[in-house]
Amino acid sequence: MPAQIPKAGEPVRGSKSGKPIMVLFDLLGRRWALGIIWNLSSGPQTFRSLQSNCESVSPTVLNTRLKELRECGIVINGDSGYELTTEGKDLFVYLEPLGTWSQTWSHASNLTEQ
Amino acid sequence: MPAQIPKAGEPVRGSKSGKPIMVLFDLLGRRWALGIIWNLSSGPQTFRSLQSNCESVSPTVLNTRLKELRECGIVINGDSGYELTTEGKDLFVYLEPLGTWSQTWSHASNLTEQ
DNA sequence: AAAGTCGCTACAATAAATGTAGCAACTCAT
DNA sequence: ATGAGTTGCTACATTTATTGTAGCGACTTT
Repeated sequence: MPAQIPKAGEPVRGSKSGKPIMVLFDLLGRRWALGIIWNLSSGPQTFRSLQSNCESVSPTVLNTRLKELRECGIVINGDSGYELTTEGKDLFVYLEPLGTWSQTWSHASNLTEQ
Repeated sequence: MPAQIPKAGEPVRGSKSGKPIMVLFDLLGRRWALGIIWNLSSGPQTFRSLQSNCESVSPTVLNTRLKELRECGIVINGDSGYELTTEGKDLFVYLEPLGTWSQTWSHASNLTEQ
C-alpha cells in the first residue's frame, strides 16, 4: 500500500511512490519552503523576521511550512527562534550552489530585472 | 517597480524582490516542477510517459508546468518529446546530489517506507 | 498601567491542483 | 480507406492551497 501525498500541514510521509527523492521534492515543492530554508541559512530568525524576509508569505502559510519542516527534521524552533537543524544545514550545502547558478541563468534568460 | 509573482501558467518573471534565486525558487517551488526535471534527466520523454512517471500529476498541471519550464529555458519540446535544454541539464547537475542526500535523510527521519 | 512587540490563529477571498472525460490529430494494420 | 489505438492536450467541476487582513493572548519595555 503506497503512501499518500499528505495535505498541507499534515506530516510529510511520502509521495505515492515513496521514493525519498520524491518525498523531498514534495516537501520542497511547496510555496516558500525553499525560500524559508534559504533565509534560515544565515542564522536563526524569529517568526516575524522570517515573515518580512519572505516577501509576501502569510502567517498562516509560514506557520504551516515551518511545522512541516520541523516534522521533517530540517528546522527546529530553538531559543533564538527558528533555525536549521544539522540536517537542514546539510541540505543547504546542496542548495547553496543554486544561488550563483540562478544568476547566470537569469542573465541568459532575461527573467529578472537585475 | 518590483516584479510580481506570476500566476500559474503565466510567464515566470520574478518574485517580488526580483532576486534570481527567489525567481528560481518560485519556479521550482511549484508542484511537480522538480519531479519533472528529475524525470527528464534520463532522456527525452513524451507527454504521456511523463504523466505516468510523475505519479498522479494531472494533464492540466503537467501542461502548465511544462509551459513554464519551456518559457524559462529549462525544457524544450523537441522531436523526440520533451527534454532538458543545455541549461536544464546544467541545473540538474546541482539537483542530482539531492538524490543520495534524500536517502540518508529519509533513513534518519523515518519518513518513507523504504 | 499603557504601549509596544511577539508568535500565532481565524476567516473569508482568491488561486492552484486534482480527477475525469473527451476531442482532434496522427499511426497503423486490415 | 476504415476502424482501432495512441498521443498531446483542453474543459470543467471539485477539492485543496495560498493570500490578505484582523486580531488575540503572552510577554517586554516604559
